[in-house]
Amino acid sequence: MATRDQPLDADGTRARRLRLEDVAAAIGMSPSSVSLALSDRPGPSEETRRRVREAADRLGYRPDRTARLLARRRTRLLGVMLDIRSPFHAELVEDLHQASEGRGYDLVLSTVTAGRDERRAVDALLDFRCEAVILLGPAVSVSQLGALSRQLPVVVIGKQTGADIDVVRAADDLGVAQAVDHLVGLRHRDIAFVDAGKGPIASLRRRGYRTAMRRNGLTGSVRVVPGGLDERAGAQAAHALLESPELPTAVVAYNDMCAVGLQDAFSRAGVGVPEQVSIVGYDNSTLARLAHIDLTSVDQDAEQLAAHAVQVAADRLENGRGAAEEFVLTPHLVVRGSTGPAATA
Amino acid sequence: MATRDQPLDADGTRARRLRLEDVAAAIGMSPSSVSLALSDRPGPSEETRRRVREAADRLGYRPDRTARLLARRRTRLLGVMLDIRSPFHAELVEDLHQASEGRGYDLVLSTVTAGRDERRAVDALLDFRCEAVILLGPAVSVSQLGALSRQLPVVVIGKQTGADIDVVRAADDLGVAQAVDHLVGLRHRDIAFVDAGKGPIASLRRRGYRTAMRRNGLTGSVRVVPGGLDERAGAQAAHALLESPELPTAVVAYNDMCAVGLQDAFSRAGVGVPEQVSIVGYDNSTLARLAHIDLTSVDQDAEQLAAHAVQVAADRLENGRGAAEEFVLTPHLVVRGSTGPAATA
DNA sequence: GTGAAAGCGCTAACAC
DNA sequence: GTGTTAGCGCTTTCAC
Repeated sequence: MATRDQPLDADGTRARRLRLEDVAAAIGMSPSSVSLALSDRPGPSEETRRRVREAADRLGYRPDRTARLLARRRTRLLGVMLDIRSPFHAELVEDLHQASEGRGYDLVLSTVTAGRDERRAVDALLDFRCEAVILLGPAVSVSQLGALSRQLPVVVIGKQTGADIDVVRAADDLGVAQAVDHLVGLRHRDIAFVDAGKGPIASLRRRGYRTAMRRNGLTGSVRVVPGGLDERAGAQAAHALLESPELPTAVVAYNDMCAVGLQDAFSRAGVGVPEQVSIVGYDNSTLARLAHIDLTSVDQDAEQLAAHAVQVAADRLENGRGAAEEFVLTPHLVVRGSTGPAATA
Repeated sequence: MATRDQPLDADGTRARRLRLEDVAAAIGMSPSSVSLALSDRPGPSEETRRRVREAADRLGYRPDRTARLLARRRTRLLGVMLDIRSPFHAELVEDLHQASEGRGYDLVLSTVTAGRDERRAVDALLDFRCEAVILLGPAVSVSQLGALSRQLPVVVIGKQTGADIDVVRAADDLGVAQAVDHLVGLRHRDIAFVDAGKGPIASLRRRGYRTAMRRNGLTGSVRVVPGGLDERAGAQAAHALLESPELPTAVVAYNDMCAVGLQDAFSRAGVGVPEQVSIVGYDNSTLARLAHIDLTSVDQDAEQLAAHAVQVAADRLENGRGAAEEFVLTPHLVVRGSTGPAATA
């Protein structure tokens, strides 16, 4: 917080904001010299710099970003569109802050909510004169993405887009494969997968499951159960499994919510987790980390995703256009208490 | 998304941004007339307005907010400091968007994270030239709050501050009282409260519990168990209760996380919820709403908190200063499956 | 090494 | 009803 007191005028109104000119006047220099000194650019002597810094500090001067942006060609602002309800996005934003800071960019956040669709969220970013936008798991159409990317660099985090746009995402198929391999290592053979329909992410995860099962010589045990994104769907899948002729010894769920639903439904049915059934989630969300849920889960490595996204955006800004690229990072499994050795039948 | 294609120049670089002047030139008017027409202010004739709008649309003109803000006295920007990891803050932000839109203000979001303390978050808001800031559950010192409020109107949502600053919060004591009354209505008499130390919020909730118990003639059954903010703390409290001579028939927890910890520890110990022990949480967070958690919880009414906060900020901005006020809203209980009739001993 | 002057794109008085 | 002019606070040539 600007700890320096900004005194009120005698009449109780707030004092006028300090301008560059005021700082300059205070040390008998011209605004241009002060400007150069404050932005650490060549010109002013060491002695001048020192005096400028001292005066600016003493007076509590804060440059007016609005004016600065208007005068400069660049705003060094990166727009981030997110869903503020998503814990995963929250994590990404944290890491984006860190990454952008390192490269000298500031972030502007704009969230999608019930009454505020992606279009409006992005428009807000554009209004702030962001130089590039980073979209977290956008749902917009390919054509809209294309139109947007004609205005400024666009980086999508989290999913393939189908548009000619930079993408940074985790290899979901490999993530699921790690889950399967982990379970196989625990001597599980009867491993089911709880699905979430036909989205691009779901397809990728399902494919990863099938491939990993085949690679482990378990093609005969492949079992894909319809599920969904939330715990209700997970609970339904659990009931379907409970009613099937034979319970699998392990289940890989589409995501953590779904896994929690499974976990709960099994517990209520008296099926021990992980004693009778091991469960793996996906996202390594805060939910998975709750001590009493304690879910083994696949982590997408938000930190790396964020770092890459900023890197790509900055590169586009600094080195110009080029063919769109896709960066696919390898996720890693976080083992917790929901998985254990297969019950020796 | 600005659907209009912003064509690239022949050399592949992006086209220069359109200025007000370009729109004016297109219809042979002066920039000032166009400016007035676009901001819907008196002056231009109806016919002129129409032509201006048409031309602006056709050309895909977007006013440069940076320049606008510099020229105008006002930015109409409200800064919001939040913790992006908090589901409650997420809800507030949604509602703040809605409320501010209604009053013609835009929001700038700035989150506190591990590597970004409150000071930096607020500084970022100041840099954007917000006219007022709304702080969600800030932890800053009274003196810092005071210094900040000398620069611009400050509204705090969620807790008393001790500083001379506008506060909008829920009546935590009444919230807990509702929980107790609900339990009493279910014939519970032995109702414990799981605490969270000495913060201002914790004190208020604890006091609400004590008062409500007394009012219901249950002073003799008052039992305050040390707990905390997370589910680990809740689990510990549960173990303490399990080891006590007699288990209460109901427990009011400091918050939802804590309640979930209790819930889980009881389940694991074979104590049925709500058959043997009813549990009430606080916050009505998404966690409480999960079907398998299904926690009765106190809702702080984020929508009203948000609406009030924006109202207060706008009033300060539009009608000037005055004595700081505290708005205390009444929360309400959301009954779910974690509470039921007291077991008839 | 430093200062003067011309903008950045917009709004707001004031003149017509 | 419309145009002209002068800034908003900063950066940035370009002289000195």
